[in-house]
Amino acid sequence: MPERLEPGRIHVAVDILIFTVREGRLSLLLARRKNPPFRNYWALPGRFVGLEESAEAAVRKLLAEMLPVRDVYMEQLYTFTALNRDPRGRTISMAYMIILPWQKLQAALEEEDVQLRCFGVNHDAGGLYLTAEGEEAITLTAGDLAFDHGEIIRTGVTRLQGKIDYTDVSFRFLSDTAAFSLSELQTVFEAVLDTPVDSSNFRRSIRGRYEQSGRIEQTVQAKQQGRGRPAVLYRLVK
Amino acid sequence: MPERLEPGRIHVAVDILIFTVREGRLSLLLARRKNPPFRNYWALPGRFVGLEESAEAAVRKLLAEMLPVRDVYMEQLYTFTALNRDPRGRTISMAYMIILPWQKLQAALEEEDVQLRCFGVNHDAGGLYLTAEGEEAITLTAGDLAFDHGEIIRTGVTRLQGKIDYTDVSFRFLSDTAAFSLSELQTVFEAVLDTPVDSSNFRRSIRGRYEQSGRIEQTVQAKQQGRGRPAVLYRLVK
DNA sequence: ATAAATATTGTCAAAATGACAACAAAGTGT
DNA sequence: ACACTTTGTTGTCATTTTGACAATATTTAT
Repeated sequence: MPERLEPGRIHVAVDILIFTVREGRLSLLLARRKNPPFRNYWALPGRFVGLEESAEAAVRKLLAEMLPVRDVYMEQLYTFTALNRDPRGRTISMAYMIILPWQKLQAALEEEDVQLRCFGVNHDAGGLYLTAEGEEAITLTAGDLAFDHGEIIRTGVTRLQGKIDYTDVSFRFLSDTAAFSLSELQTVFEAVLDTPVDSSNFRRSIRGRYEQSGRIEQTVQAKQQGRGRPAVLYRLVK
Repeated sequence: MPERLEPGRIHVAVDILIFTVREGRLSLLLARRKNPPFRNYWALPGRFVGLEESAEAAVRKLLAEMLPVRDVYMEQLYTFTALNRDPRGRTISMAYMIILPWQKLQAALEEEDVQLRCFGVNHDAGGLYLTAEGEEAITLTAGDLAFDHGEIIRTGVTRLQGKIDYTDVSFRFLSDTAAFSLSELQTVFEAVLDTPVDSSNFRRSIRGRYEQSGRIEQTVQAKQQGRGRPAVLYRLVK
């Protein structure tokens, strides 16, 4: 990747937000940049879009190069086109959101270099910031990240929160959609919204919305290892 | 605009959906293409993005060249990147939605060539189609429109319907946000959703959502020309 | 004056929501 | 064994929201 891009034309890139829920916290995968500009900064994984591929295909390739995963949820987030967002030259970036169960992501990460890390998304009065063990906290408004990736992440987190309770994205965080408990699903909601949820009301609303219509149903097995009472397992239909 | 674009690079364009509500029907501005490809087809107004302008700036320029309007609502819809969407070469299109009160749009159109027309958005079992007086109906799925503009329009209408009742976009259709009646606002909702709305429940919800919080308030004047009882006028605050 | 048109308010049962209490089934520790 | 903790699950109940519709108000048209 050259330090200076071909002048006189607009370059088109994709950047991806890989979301997961890890230990009850919404988290995001960042890559440490090996090359200038922003060398050694944390950044969203990205890639230029080839002449013979759609943006979705570019995202799939980028993903395939990074992690051995398949069948992932993918959604176009927003296209960022500010003039000076890339010091190398004129570049626009199409941001895509990807959701992976932590189990899958973790397994995939172990086979890789340590240039990738999963950061927890934290909320406080000042806004969002990202943390990981042994790393300094990353502010999203203060140029801690490469390019305009702080803005992209803020946009993504807001979108995710906005749509979690009227779409099916929450299920994409589950490691096994054929056997999950409502508590696990509740953990996803609590992590994404960063707020506690009343179990009773939560299961009422989920069952009303999904069980009635047959989108989820109880499985025969109901066992589970752990401390407390075993949970009834559900599966996502179709 | 050349028939063949410079090869070896991706071209970036913006296409705009100018929505309005006209005579109680959601409507959309289309332009008849003067040049190939798709010569004489109806299409969304579009423009290539210059090297020194953001996508928003390109949209504003396109709009300024077409219509003498200012201070319009603008929202990025989606970026379309399919490989063969433009026969001239590799082009991606960033679609933007724009909302204009019919009064403004109509005034602006009268000063223009007849290459621009406002089409009504109609819903039936087969999906969406567009109509205008003296024009054949335009299907959105059957290649009646240039490029992939049918798909873009479907995406836009769906998005607009999806967000009308939890955002403020409905107000953007009003010709005068300093003096409008709740009936006028209701007409906007009915047009966008293409379904009748109960007046009583409608005003209860609008007033609960906006009057309580001070976003709208009654104006002193309450007169109105017309047949029936004059409506109380509201104004959007700030 | 009457009718038609439009705007506005009121009512009321049904449904959804939020805040809790209570109960159930497992493991842990003494 | 027993009490205790942890996790899952169901129940309750007052409040709020919603949907359907009736009733009233104020204007123009005939």
